[in-house]
Amino acid sequence: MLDSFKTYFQSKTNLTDEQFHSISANLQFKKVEKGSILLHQGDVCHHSFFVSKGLLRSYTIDENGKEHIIQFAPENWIISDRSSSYFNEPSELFIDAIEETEIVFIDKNFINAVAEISISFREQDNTALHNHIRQLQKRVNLLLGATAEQRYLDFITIYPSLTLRIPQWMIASYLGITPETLSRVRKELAKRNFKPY
Amino acid sequence: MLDSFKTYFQSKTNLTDEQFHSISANLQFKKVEKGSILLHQGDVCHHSFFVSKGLLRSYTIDENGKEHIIQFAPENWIISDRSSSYFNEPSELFIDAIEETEIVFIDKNFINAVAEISISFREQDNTALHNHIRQLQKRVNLLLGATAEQRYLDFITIYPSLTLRIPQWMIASYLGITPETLSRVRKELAKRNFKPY
DNA sequence: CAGATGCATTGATGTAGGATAAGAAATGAA
DNA sequence: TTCATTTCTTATCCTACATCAATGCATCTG
Repeated sequence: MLDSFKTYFQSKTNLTDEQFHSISANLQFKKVEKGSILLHQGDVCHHSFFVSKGLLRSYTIDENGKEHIIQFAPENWIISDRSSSYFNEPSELFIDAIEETEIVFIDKNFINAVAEISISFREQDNTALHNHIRQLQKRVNLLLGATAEQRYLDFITIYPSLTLRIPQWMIASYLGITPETLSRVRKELAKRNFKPY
Repeated sequence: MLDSFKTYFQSKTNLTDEQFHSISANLQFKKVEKGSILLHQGDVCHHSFFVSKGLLRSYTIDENGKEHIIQFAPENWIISDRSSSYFNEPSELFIDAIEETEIVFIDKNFINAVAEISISFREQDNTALHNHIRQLQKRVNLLLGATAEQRYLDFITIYPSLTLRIPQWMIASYLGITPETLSRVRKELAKRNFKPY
């Protein structure tokens, strides 16, 4: 469980094995079952979650009780509510497990400790923030203009592996359409003999 | 022109007047007329634009020739394509002037020089990134679920002053609806005796 | 001043996608 | 295996919003 995290992490920093081991000494791990909720809307987010195996998602629930999926996090991804943890404010988001998943809990102490000793970590973190912005901006752009079909096509080209793992109703929720509409879009694509793989 | 920038800037850093003056020595200023384009889609973004007077906007143009407005920047705002300038990639965005506006051109040399000498600047920049993410995430959420009316109401509560300055068709473009629909939404609100101010 | 030009409104009509309901298929538990 | 639950599909109807087109106003401009 720690292994994949270590690999991931060392690729982003220039820490020696010794440094890594001393810092990671009090990291927490957990295997959670499908459906477990890791962050509740309204709570302040105190951790980032590194997925070493499995699949997490973040989502909101609006006034009408509808879910809107913000992000998926499969293996080797980190998911969190950066706004909440950075500003110490209650989160808008839920984070839960779509599959049984193995998680490394990364808290601020860990982050600060690493930032302290590794310049390249700080740079990587900055890069990650910029990537996040880029990805969100692209999504805003899609939501402003694209049809259901265009959004779905975009999704399966960006996340081909996820397309098979995630239930369709969740993909629909991510795209901002109903499961029924997604089903129709897929049918239409099949009719036009579209081959995703 | 430099004054408002200096005020803005010193509020975010702890630079002395001397430091500021030496660093800002080769900053560029420009007054541009309404409609001037500061960044073209496809070009790499080399500056951030500080608005000391007037109003800028960033937007994309999709395959069908439709504009989608990403952001507005009135007085004392900075606008830019951070992704493009950070990753040195061609920008998706146009940036142009909605009104005649006075701009301070902030280039990387300036940023680097300040980051070099001011910790609080680096912190502020990091905070700005997090704010940007928060704002984008909120917008994604609105676009995923809210009706035209809800989006408009959200807009006028967040940007009451802009509501009066920006032509309605631009607000519509920001909200992802047509000008006609916005006009009907406004009519409907008026009928229900809604008072924005 | 007359005629452009740009923006907002209004009306008529079209359509993508939502709501609802029901059945089929897949998954999973006993 | 069987029964139950969840997911996916299909069909019908409906609504929010788009599209198209006409008109009304301001503001420019020669």
